Amino acid sequence: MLKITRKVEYALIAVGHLQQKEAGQLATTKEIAEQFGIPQELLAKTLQKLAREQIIQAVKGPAGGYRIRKDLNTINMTRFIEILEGPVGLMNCYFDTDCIQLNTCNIRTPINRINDSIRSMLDQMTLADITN
Amino acid sequence: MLKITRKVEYALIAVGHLQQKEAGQLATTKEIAEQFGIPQELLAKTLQKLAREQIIQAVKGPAGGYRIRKDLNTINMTRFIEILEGPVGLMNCYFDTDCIQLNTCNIRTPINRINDSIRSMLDQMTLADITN
DNA sequence: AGTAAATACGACTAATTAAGTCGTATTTAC
DNA sequence: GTAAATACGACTTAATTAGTCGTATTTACT
Repeated sequence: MLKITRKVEYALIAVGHLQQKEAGQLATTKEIAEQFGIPQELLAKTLQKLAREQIIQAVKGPAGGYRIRKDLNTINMTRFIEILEGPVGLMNCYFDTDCIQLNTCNIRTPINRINDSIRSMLDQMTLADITN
Repeated sequence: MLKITRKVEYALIAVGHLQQKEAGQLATTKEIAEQFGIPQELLAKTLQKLAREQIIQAVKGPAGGYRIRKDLNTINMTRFIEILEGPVGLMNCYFDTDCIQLNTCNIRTPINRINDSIRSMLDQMTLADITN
């Protein structure tokens, strides 16, 4: 419970690695996967998502790879996690409105308060904070 | 991701319900399960855990049930969640020390910082805050 | 032009975790 | 003695997460 998934974990490791590179230098999926011992295919799909969202830049072809695209200070953790995993919320009713128990549920409001606390914490935390 | 489980959800609902009762009054699993539309057996096991940890008090036999035992202000959410789900941590390496990637892992420290933030947030939140 | 090495991506399978059920025992008011 | 409650481990099912595979596309290099 309250765990982040491997996708996020791998993505953070990869971004941290990309950040170590000289400006403009590329790193390949293979390189990262081998260095950190993570499954290449899974990492690949993860990086593809980040590329689609313009967090990193993909270069195709041999001698291709990825590099950091945006200032990591501008990307907060809520955004980052939601790119990879979808909505961040303690319970689905934070997003869904079709819970059958809505009427009788006596804990919705307080749960939402916790949620907001966690989200705002993640909002204030940037990728740069994590990977530095 | 970052979800709490049904067990915790049901437990919160139940505690909230117990709190509504007049001091000393009992509520049965059946009553709570029916009122909130949750599976009785699952709720039962959940309440049993809370009873074992002295959060609530169980009374056996017909006309039995549960009542609140402790001042809800004295029970924080970290404790409550960990009674029901075990350790709260974003990643297992917060608790386990046998991760193969420990040496190469470049994100352990920052992840632990996030963890600590979440834990301390949950530490400062009591059951009374939630169920009131 | 051909090849090889990289990204892109959907479909599939496996593994893990969460959710729910069942059977049986124990306690106790009536 | 019976019925209604808690106690609890074992089991099954469902859902989610993790990982794999096949195939397409791009492009540097020869």
